[in-house]
Amino acid sequence: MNSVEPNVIPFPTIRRFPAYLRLLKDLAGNGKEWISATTLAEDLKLKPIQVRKDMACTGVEGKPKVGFQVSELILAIEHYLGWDDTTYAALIGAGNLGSALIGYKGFVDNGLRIIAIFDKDRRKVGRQVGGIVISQLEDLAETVKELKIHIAILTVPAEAAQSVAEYAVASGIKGIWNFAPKSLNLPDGVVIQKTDLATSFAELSAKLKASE
Amino acid sequence: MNSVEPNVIPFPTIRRFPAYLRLLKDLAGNGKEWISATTLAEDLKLKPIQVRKDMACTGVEGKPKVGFQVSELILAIEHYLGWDDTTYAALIGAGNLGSALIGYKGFVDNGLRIIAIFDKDRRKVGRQVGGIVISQLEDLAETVKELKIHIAILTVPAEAAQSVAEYAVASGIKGIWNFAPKSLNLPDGVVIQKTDLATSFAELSAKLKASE
DNA sequence: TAGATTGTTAATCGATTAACAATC
DNA sequence: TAGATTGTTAATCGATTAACAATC
Repeated sequence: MNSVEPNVIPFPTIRRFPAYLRLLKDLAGNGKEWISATTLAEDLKLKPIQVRKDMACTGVEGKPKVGFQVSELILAIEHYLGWDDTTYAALIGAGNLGSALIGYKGFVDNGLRIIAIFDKDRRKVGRQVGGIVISQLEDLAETVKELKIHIAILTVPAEAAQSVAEYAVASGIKGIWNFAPKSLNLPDGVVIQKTDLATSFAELSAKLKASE
Repeated sequence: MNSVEPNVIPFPTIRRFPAYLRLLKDLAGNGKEWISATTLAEDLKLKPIQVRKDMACTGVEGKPKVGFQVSELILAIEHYLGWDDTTYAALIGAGNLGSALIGYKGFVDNGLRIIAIFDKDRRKVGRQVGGIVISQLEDLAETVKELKIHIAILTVPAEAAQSVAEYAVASGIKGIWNFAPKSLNLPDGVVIQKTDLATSFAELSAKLKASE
């Protein structure tokens, strides 16, 4: 790469990165050192040309007839996503979904560590979930500063989402992963990522309809 | 619409439908009868022109200067997604995430009802989650037929996902909502929808990186 | 009527896909 | 060498956005 460009990677490619990463780690675990775009494509049900384009975004160069070095790809993708560093997160909303996320083992692969839990409900404060004591929301700002927390994972009811998000931003949170089914309006510069079950189910519904 | 076309709606539009639907239901709850694309756009942080294009897909016609009838839009979107009918689902994998989904209240708005739970782990069989008794996986085919179950919600570990999915298909399942971090290879005609935490977090990671 | 808003047609943008030369 | 696979350049496709006439 000779260009001075900051190397912007298209979002569709970024969304495919985790699937590549998992497959590559599997391959590495099985002692495989090289992999071709053709094979990756087959396993992930993508077209080889698309995989080659995606791999080009990682900056890793392949060898004709051989493919790409597995370890090199893993490092490049992990580094691009920042998953080789730990991101500390606070979870807000210790309900069903929140507890499930606390218990989710997969986040270690993403360098994501939930190290604090908050809830508005005073009756929950003091209880533990997954070995972490639930704190009162009022302590958020202090904890964010103290533990160098960058992101908040929002698993509160829809009605509370906007106000809690504003409170989180005021407490120093830079990024919000919003699981509440509510679109958030926050100042520019705050990063928002929504994960919405209904959106995903809508896709499934449309596909089912189309397949009939 | 004079066309004979089956009216294919773009996926990006379908993914926006749930957010429209929620907002429209809020509006209806507040007694609002008409809404303009301009206002919808503002609330959802979209461009008015995009909202008008999306609304055109619903088949609902607006009135210049007035907007769209809220109730008409709600019915059209719900009907398109099939959310005005109940879809019966089986959940496979009664772990943390599975239990959270069982407890999730929002699915009623999507016409989704989880009416059976299965797990491979014999020790879990017989226990209850959210008032539903966990059955052994071997009973899946029978239950699918008996309760007219259309989709399976897969919340099993990655290693088990492919084999369990194959088993579900053999048991008569037509659509799979896959929460396991594993790409599934299934026969054509089976509808697959994945919801992957890592994919969503990768987006967040990239946005955070870009915002620095 | 004047003006806000819709709906349509065309332009733009970005991602996917195709074609093919380069290479080990 | 022959052939599989990469990487680049161009073509295609689909969604977003712009421009503007139609309308209540």
